Amino acid sequence: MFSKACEYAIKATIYIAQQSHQDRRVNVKEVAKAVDAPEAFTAKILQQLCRENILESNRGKQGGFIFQTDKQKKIKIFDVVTLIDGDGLFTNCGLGLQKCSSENPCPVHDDFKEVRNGLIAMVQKYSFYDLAQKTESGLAWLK
Amino acid sequence: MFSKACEYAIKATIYIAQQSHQDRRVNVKEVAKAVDAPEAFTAKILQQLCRENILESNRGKQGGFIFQTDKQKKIKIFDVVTLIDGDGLFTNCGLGLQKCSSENPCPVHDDFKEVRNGLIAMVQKYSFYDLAQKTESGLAWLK
DNA sequence: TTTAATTAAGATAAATTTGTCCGAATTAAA
DNA sequence: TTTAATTCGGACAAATTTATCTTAATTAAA
Repeated sequence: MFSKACEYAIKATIYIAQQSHQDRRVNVKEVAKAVDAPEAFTAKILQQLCRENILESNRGKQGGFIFQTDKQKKIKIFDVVTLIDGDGLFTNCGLGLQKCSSENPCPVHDDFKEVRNGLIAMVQKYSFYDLAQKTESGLAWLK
Repeated sequence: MFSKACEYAIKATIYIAQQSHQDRRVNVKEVAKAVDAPEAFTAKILQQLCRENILESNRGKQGGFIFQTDKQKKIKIFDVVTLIDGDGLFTNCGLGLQKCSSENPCPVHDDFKEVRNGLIAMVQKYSFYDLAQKTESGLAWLK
């Protein structure tokens, strides 16, 4: 469904959101451990999330990553998926037809659309603030 | 969602089902053209579908692939996806947690489960016989 | 019997995704 | 001011997926 990079991105973003609630900057090593992801690869992904202004980073001693609370409330899984994997999952034909539409539908067009709408609803349902709270309060886990 | 190989497999299988309704064996070249897939890659995929007893093949002049009608009625997209991509899409955690469950849920556990159930329902809804008929009657297209 | 058309199987290649390594830049603290 | 901890950026490497090529086996038709 999502790429590995995207899975790591979502979990890492939730973890950083959570730590930011306590004003803790966290470094790559800690994030990677917390979400059970390879460290160097995680570093690359966090870089990307910073470049796209989702997270903020600080170099040097006591540096690390933070996720501003006001941004946490606006940003959803949808945004991270789109950023890392592109929007293909939300827009492409389920069978890969180049020009699939109601005029030229693939054999599962309508049913697939329904599934996809469910998926889109899911990734737009929760903000990272919500997800971090859920995790903080022990209702969900990142590994 | 599905791998390229899986998309090609589904479309090819529908096409062959359709032609089998008229007792026509079809060769790789024709199948690949009909579903807009690379020929040699399609050949590999059809081989796999034969090995797993979904399709039947005959070598030599006038050879090609067929999909027995009684099998068409039993086999669904689900079976082809499972065969080509494995069952990860239907069973793995959406965020990649190794041991995601209601006791140790990821932050989107319940919502993801719902989406996934919709997906499973979709791939189990139609048999290849149904899909071929839909395509034959001009209600759907393979490219 | 020969030939042409076909699939089977294995090797190879290209592209993409996943993952690592290293040196440079930055920054807080000692 | 020096040092240690950190991110950044680029190059590299490994694994997987996508795709091709080549040779052998098979088979119907000429």
